[in-house]
Amino acid sequence: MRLAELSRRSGVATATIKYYLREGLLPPGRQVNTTTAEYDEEHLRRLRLVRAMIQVGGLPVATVREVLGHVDDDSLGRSMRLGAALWALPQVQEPDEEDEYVRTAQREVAALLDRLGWQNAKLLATVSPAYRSLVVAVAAFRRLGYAWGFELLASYARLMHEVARLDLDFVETHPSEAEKVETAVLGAVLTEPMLQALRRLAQEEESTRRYGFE
Amino acid sequence: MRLAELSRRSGVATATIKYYLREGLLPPGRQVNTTTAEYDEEHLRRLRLVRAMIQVGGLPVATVREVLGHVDDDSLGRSMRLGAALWALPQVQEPDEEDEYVRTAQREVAALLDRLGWQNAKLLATVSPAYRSLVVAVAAFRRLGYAWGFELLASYARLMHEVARLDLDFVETHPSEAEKVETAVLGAVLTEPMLQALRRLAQEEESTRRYGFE
DNA sequence: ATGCTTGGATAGTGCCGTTATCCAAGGAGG
DNA sequence: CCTCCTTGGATAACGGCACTATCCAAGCAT
Repeated sequence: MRLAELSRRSGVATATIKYYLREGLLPPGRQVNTTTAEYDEEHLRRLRLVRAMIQVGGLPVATVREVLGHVDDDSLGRSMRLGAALWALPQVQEPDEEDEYVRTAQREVAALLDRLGWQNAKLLATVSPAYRSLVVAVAAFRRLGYAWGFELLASYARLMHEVARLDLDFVETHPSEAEKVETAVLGAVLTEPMLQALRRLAQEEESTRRYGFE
Repeated sequence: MRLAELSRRSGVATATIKYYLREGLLPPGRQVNTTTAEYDEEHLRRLRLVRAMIQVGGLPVATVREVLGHVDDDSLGRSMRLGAALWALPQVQEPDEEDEYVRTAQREVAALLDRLGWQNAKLLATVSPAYRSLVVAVAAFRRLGYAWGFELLASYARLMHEVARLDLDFVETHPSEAEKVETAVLGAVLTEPMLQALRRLAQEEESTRRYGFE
């Protein structure tokens, strides 16, 4: 399959595919001669994956490259590869340690992990981007003067733990080792907008149940 | 309070504040004379809200303007105002009705709403952006060849319904009517990254519980 | 009066994802 | 063999977005 066909079957413009090749999101095709390169089904699959991450998941190109780099890294074992790929995701803004709201949020999150008994997460706290994201989000809330109780945060966390269990159960149903990492990453990226949509729908449903349509 | 002070107290550069004023994210100050405008605490609060939506929530400026327009729209009742504001959020890409995956996803989502008994959501389906987002996300998954079972989707939906109940409970604890709309919108925007972070943390916790650190 | 500050208008910057333009080298048809 | 079309690769251009810097005239303080 040549570039033109890859473009036709994927619905992505040739110029864009060339761009992805340049950016290293797509491995180069098998060079037949100076002016011809041959692509296969694996390229098509990878291209669709890239598009999904960018369009549906909204990830920037640089992040996609990084994530795929981890997914393809054969020097790591599966669980490390998965962890590395997931950690590349979040596009974190570093929390400002000077900010008093940030420091308060850090204490609050630490207390939360204790309460929930998430011992492993606590060990990972200093390095995990998810931990930092959480701190930033909590701090933003506090900065705006919203003081929801600790219990609310814990309730959200418990629900998301349920979600995470579903996530991992699903990954386990996938037989191939190679696919598992990809599945997990894709799951993390694509299910986020899905969960968000489900939440909004549920809000609409619950809101009309409580207050009607007026 | 003048522009310079507003900038100092919010940590936002004056040039940026001017930009927000121009874009209509911030109401103009009280014009004292040709070269002086006076801002108050309400401006500061609004500015912080805008910043949180943009920085933490990651919303584009145009969306923020639209959302705030609905929040401020006195011609609507509370619940309509809230609904309008929430519907302005999602930055939806329209699903392509021609695409077979999209049509399959539509049937699947409809079946899901039936199964869950979300009758109200079903009525809103044709107009709700959340519904369309969900269809797009499900279609993207199917297009990549992932065929998770219907039950998994339903489980996620039930969990997000729990989340939505927490969301609305929290809004109800807020006394002021005026604040309720703002709280709900802010909640929708700011808790999204928070939930996302909680989910990733939970994944890390659950993953190390199941597979250890290797 | 004079020098500094203010708000407003306008233009410029940097980044990012994408797309258009060129070009030389093949390959296909006569 | 010659011509014409297509190919892939390099490079430049584009459009959108969130800011940011520059000017400017009008006030205020000293």
